[in-house]
Amino acid sequence: MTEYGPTPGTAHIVDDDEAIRDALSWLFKSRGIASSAWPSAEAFLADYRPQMRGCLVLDIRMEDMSGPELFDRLRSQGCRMPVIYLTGHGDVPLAVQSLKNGAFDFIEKPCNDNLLADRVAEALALDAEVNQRASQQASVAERLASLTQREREVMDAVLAGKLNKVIAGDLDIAMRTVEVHRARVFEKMGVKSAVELAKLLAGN
Amino acid sequence: MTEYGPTPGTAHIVDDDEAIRDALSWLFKSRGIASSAWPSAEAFLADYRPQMRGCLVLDIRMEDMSGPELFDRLRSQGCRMPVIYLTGHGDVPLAVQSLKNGAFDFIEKPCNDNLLADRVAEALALDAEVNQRASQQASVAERLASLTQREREVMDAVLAGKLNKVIAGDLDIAMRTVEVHRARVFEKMGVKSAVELAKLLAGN
DNA sequence: GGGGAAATTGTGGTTTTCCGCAATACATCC
DNA sequence: GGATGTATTGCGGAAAACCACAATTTCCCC
Repeated sequence: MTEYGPTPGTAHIVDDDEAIRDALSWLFKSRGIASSAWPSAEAFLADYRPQMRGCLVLDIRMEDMSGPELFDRLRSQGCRMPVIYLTGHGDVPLAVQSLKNGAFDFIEKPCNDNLLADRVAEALALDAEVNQRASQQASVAERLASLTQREREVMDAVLAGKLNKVIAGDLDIAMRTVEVHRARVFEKMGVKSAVELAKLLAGN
Repeated sequence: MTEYGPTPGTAHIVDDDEAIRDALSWLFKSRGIASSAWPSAEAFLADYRPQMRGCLVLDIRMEDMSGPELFDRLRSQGCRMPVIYLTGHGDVPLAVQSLKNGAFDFIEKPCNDNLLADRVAEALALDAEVNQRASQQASVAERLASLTQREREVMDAVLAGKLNKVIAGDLDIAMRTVEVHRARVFEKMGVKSAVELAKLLAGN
């Protein structure tokens, strides 16, 4: 029943209690949610790949590396998957701290099966959304990185609403040169106008 | 020591225990934080005004109306002030639910004075920021509301990057008319170009 | 030395944007 | 009826943006 790999939309279960892992796998499967399971934080970390998509269902207390420690390690590796803590030993400060650290939810065991499955489904949807947005932003960043310094200077001036002749004066170059850079910026950024460019960079 | 009114940056203490209110007032005062205190949720609600600025330091358990109930009431009245719950009777589900409902923090009594004062200071800073942003957005919304229907249609097309002659064709009007509406939109929105307009509406 | 990229510039022409000035038509309000 | 606001349109002229075609210079790499 264990699935492995960069499978989109997978609930990754990390718990040292095998009975819990099995029960959760079964629950998720009954809800049409793909899942994979790991017996320890170290095991998950060893297999972690940045392309993994989905969410984490994390126990708090585990031998050696704890849930929050794994969370911190993953975050420092750039992992943005939503994390749901599932624990039988929570207290208020720990719950509050976990949520303020960015956990998606903090649920005490035993818990309502439907509630948990619902929250996992929501976490998966959030991951899909975050991933899509990150993908777009990476594409924009890549195009921005392809600009030469001069092109970038002209782009900034264009985005500040300046006329070509003003930009030319500011940069001490010919207006024709401004036009050339401007056209190159639009081409590289894949837009047709300054408005489109402004909107693209606003993350719209 | 109680201060009252739409004073920017005030910590509003709501607790039915007078000793707590006094202690908190004293603590905040020693940290240069203005505060005001109310003995009940109802008392605060009766005095609430939308112009109030600052944050709330809320007890959870109070006679009649509870902290979370006050929270819900304030939110439904559009109040965006950050809320810090201060409680001696918290449990994990309550803490988690409160934070997921948008509370700024959830702190158990007794607590560290410095930590609480720090969090209140942070909450006040957040409120100032949120308030400033809301103010700007209200100004933009007001200007948007001043546009006639035709002006709005032309604005949407301009923001879509269309040429005046294309807009004219789409709306079945003369190009000169498009120019007139376009100029009116820029004037009402206080911008000089389509780029500025795009940026203004992106919330930049 | 040759090739490629980046920066720069000019010429001439086209398209698009901008706007003063003027006018008409319609609806609403006092 | 008069005033006001909105929508519309035309004319003529100016400014700004856009670009094909062409060219030169500099720097870096093989």
